[in-house]
This record gives sequence, C-alpha cells and structure tokens, in this order.
Amino acid sequence: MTESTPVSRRARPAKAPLSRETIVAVGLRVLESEGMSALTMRRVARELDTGAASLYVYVDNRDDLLVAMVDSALAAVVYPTSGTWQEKVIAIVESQVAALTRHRGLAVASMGAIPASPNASLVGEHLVAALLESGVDKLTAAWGVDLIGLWASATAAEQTIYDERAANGLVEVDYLQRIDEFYGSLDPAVYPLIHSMREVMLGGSGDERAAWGLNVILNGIVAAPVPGDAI
Amino acid sequence: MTESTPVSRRARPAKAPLSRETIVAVGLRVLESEGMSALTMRRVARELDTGAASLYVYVDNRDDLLVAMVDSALAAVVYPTSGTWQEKVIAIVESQVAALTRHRGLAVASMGAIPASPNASLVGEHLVAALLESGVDKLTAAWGVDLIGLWASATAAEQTIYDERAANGLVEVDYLQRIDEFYGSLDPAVYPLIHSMREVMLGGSGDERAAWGLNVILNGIVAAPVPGDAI
DNA sequence: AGGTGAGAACGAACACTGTTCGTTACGATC
DNA sequence: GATCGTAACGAACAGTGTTCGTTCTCACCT
Repeated sequence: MTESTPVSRRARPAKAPLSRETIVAVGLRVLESEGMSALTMRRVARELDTGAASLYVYVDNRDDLLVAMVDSALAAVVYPTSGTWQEKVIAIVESQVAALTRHRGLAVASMGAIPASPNASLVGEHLVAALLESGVDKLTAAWGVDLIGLWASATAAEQTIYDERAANGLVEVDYLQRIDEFYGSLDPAVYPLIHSMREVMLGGSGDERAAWGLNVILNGIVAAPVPGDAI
Repeated sequence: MTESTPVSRRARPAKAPLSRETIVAVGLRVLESEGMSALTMRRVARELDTGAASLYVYVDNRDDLLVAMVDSALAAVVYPTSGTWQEKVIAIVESQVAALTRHRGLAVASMGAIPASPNASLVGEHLVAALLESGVDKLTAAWGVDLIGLWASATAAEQTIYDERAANGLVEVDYLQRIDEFYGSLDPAVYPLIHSMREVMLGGSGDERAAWGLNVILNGIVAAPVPGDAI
C-alpha cells in the first residue's frame, strides 16, 4: 500500500478540464505516434490522466471520436489561391491525402465518414470551385468532386497500409521483391500478361503513380459527357 | 452438473473434418448474413461446432482469414469473352464490386490485401488484357489496372458502408435528407457552392454515379500521356 | 452565508474480443 | 497391437468498448 495511495485526482491542483476538442486532439496525437490499434478509449483517457468512462461525456462512442478526428485532421488542408484549376485541385488533394496519411489509419475511417462535416465540406467547396473553373457544368463538377474524394480517401488508405507494413519490419524492397516473386511464381499459362509484365507493373514510385492517377481522373472529368445524357 | 456433461465431441459420429476451405467458406457465410462485427473467431468456430482454438491449425490469425476470404470471394468474378474492351472492363469491375459488396465489410479488408492472391491476380490479368485491346502501351495498362482496382475497392467499401447504415435503421431517404439538411444549414458565406448546389450534389443513384465514375477513369486512361513522359 | 442541485468525473464491472498454452484424443504407421 | 505426430480442445490471459451507480465540484439561489 506504500506505492499507490490513490490520492483522489480531484485534489490535484488545476487539472485542465476535459473537452471534446482536447479529446480529439489527444486522439490524433496517439494515432499519429502509435497507430490505429493503439487508439483505445483507455489509452486516450490515460493520456488525459483520467479514466475511459470520463470521455463519454463529450464523445458518444469510439466511432463518434473517429469521425470528429477525421474532420479535425482535415482542418490542415490548404487551399491555394492562384494557379490553373488543375494546379489547385492537385494542391488541395495532395494536402488532403497528406493530412489523412499523417495519422495512420484515419483514411480508412474517413471512407465511412459522410462528407457532412465542416472541414470535409470545405474541401468539397474548394474542389467544386476549382472544377467549375475548368468550364464543366455543375453536375459534372459535383460528381467529379465525389470521384476525386473517393480517390483521395482510397489513395490515403492504401498509402497508410503500405506505411504500416513498412513500420512492421517489412522494408520496401522486401515487399516489392516478394510481390515480384509471387508474380514470377504464377503459372504463365494462366497469367501470361502479369507474368511477363511484372517489372512494368511494379515500376514507379507511389508518388508518381498517384500523380498519374489523379491526372487521369482530371482529364477524364473534363472529357466526360454530361451525366444523364447518353453515355 | 446435470446440464453440461460435456460429451467429448470427438465421440460424435462422422463430424466433417475442418479445413482451410471450410473455414473460409463459413466465414464468408457469416459475413454475408451478419456483417463484419459478427465475424469473430468464436462465431466461425461455433458454426463449425468447435472451439475458436481449433481454427488456428488452418489459419494464422484473423487477418489471414480475412485475406483468404477476399481471395475466395473474388472467385465469383466473371470474365466476358466478347464485346468491346470497355464493355469487358465494365463487366469485370461490376462483378468485382458486386463480389466484394455481397459480403459486407470485405471491401475494406480488400483495400489492404495485396493484389498478390490467385484470384485477385486473375482479375488483374483480365483487366490488363482488356486495356491492352484499347491500344494503350503496357505501362499505361499496368498503372491503369492499379487505378481501376483502387476505384473498385473504394466503391465497394463505400457501398458497403452505405448498406450498413441502411441496415441499421437509417432508410435511404432519411440519410439523403439528413445530408441535404446539413448542407442547407451550412453558412452560405463560407460554403456558397455547396449550399446552392446541394440538389445537384445529391442527385443520381449510386449505380449511375458509379457507372459515370468508371467511364471517366476509362476515358482518362486512354487519353493519358505515357507515364514517365512529361505530364 | 449556507444550502442545493445539475452534471462532470470516476471506479468497478460486464460481456465480449483475439490468441496462446497444455492436454487430450485420434488415425495412420510401424 | 503399440506408437507417435498432430488435429482438436477447454481454459485462461490480457485486452477491448461501453454502462452503471456513486462521488465530487461548482455555479447558482434563497
């Protein structure tokens, strides 16, 4: 009994009071430094020097916390004021992906989050504006933003999983080499193209491929027929 | 002690032996009917009339099981033999999305799964073949398959989350109406476009938007400059 | 000043989870 | 028929999210 002597924490002087913002901020910090599996209610509470039950005053449940964290993370997205519409879209989406990737695991959660949060809406607002600059009609712009958002979330999620794997000991070269070996081991009779194209399939850095993909989507959007008309 | 009398199950006649395939199949059945949160090791084991520990002979851990389930689900993808290259790609991707959507929650898991499983590779093989028919070079085809796969997983994941929400009582109209209300409640000074374009942003069925999105990507791919050249 | 009530904070508990351990039981081999 | 590798198993461990009932605090009112 010499070590614990649980002095009621209430007695401690000037403990910063809890708040939704504080909890979300701490959650993001934990997520960034220790990953999604470490983001437990108890872990967040411990960081705030309290118990898990106390969090439920400000947060409905863990999902609610995650959604709030997604929105908070998206506050870091920057919006360029000059440049062509393509440059604007690329800059916005790049910083969006970066914001989601920085906190490992958030991207997967963001896939579920409705775009109905303040900061997610702000991203949408600026993307629509940039797309409209290209001259497309409103419907194309609206659906285009949807498509871009889907791509951004998925790209961030993929990047996250990739990073997680790297953090778990599998270095990049090992990982690519393993896939290369797998492709090489496939029966050329069943998988002729994959077998023969494996070096071209695994080439290019993640950033190069991401930039190419976003470019493809942007080109496709401006070239797309108006939704509703004959496709 | 009158109620349990745990007769060793070994004594029961002709119990079908376990196997990796059986476990994966049961897992898919549970996932399809009860969703991801119900897919626990104990639940799968119970379905097989055994204990959770017994599964670990055939499955490394829950993630291993999920990856195997993704591959198994992708066995349902169909590959058309006739039609234009666009029709082939659309048919393949549609059945891929359907296969991932049918088992709620698999899509999210598939985002992490490397495309290094037999059936995922088969999808890739056929997609590359279809893309090459369009006349694009090998590098464009390879990266294009990547992009299409990313889109397919993300679309299935989004669809899954949407369905999950619908299953949890929120009917479709409620959900859309809620988003509409949220957009309407946004400050028009900060979100002018979203505020004024909300009906156009929420229009169209999920299928229409998905078809449009895939079309945009296909158009973008054939129009894209060869990766590596100046973008 | 003294009392009071709303609600934040809390500890303990519940019903679960994935996974491991040591032991039992079985079926093919010698 | 004895043996032995290994599949199958029950029990346990260290966690998880969440809820319950209680304690404490502090702004407000008499």
